[in-house]
Amino acid sequence: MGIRVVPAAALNHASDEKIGALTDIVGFHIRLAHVAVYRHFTETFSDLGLTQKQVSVLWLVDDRPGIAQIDVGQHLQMDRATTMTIVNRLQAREYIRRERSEIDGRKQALYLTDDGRMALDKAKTCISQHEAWLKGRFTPAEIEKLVEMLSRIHE
Amino acid sequence: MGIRVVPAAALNHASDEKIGALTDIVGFHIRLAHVAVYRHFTETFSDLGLTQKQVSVLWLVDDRPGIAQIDVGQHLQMDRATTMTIVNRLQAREYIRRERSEIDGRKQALYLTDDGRMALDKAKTCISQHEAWLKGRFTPAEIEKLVEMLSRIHE
DNA sequence: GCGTAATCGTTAGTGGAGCATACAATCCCG
DNA sequence: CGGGATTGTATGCTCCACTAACGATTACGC
Repeated sequence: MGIRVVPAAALNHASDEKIGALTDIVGFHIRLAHVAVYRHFTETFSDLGLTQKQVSVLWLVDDRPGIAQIDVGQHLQMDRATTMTIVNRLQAREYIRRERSEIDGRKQALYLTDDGRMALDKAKTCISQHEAWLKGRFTPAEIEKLVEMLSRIHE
Repeated sequence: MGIRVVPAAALNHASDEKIGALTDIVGFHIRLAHVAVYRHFTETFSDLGLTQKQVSVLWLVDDRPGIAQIDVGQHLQMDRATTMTIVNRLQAREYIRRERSEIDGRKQALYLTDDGRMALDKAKTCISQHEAWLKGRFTPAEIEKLVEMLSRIHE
């Protein structure tokens, strides 16, 4: 995330040759794919009123009850402030409960409420539909390859 | 992925359709990859002060001078209102010029200013570095496959 | 132990982006 | 010519990401 050695190829590319079409840019396709997925997601979830991030947080807290906010952020690639706003929203809807950690007084331990668990259950069935829509484009082998390649990007 | 201390909850949502870990969700990986790319992008572009969207619009307008806003939005998967705000920002910085289309009075024809063209040139060299950072993870064949699969999602 | 550094949560502010709605101008077609 | 569709615009809302600061707590070095 900090300084990075730029391969010579990139410098050559930048100096002599013009970059071709916008569609040659890998990052461009990732963004478009994300937008398409995001759009379909919000359609599927229009009645639940939950976003990708919010569901991810619910899911994670359900998996690891008592997880601290900082760890939620780390798993979902968010900073502390962003995690705060999302947890705030979920707490306002009484899907999540905050408790001061007994082990480490700096941390908040997060737990799902019963409402939160019900919302997550509904969300998971919606996600099934959403994933089916997405996976329908690929063979199982392709899905595996895609996930593996995407993982290489986000480490 | 760690210890699961909630077999009860797990049994609950196992009832309809069994969804495993969050990391099994393809959409989840797409979002994480997008966040990682977005983050690196903004770092690379911190001094230029341009976002992905803004560069995409500049690029597109340069490729097709006189393009209408509605067509920009269509190519980049944005609605009219969103396109507006981005073009507004670029116009405020005098990177883009609006002209009423002579062919269709409803449309605005968009053109790059000289400043806009210089900014785009700078942006393209930055993108070279950014793409090198991204492509460094893959073989050429993998890149081709990745782009093809992502296109299946957003096309 | 004690003081300093690091960590975590919190608050406040900034900015980009997406969406819905409403309205005016313009075009197209019957 | 007139009604419906298209395009740009304005307004307002939500969400997400980041920064900077602060207090509380913990961890570390001596």
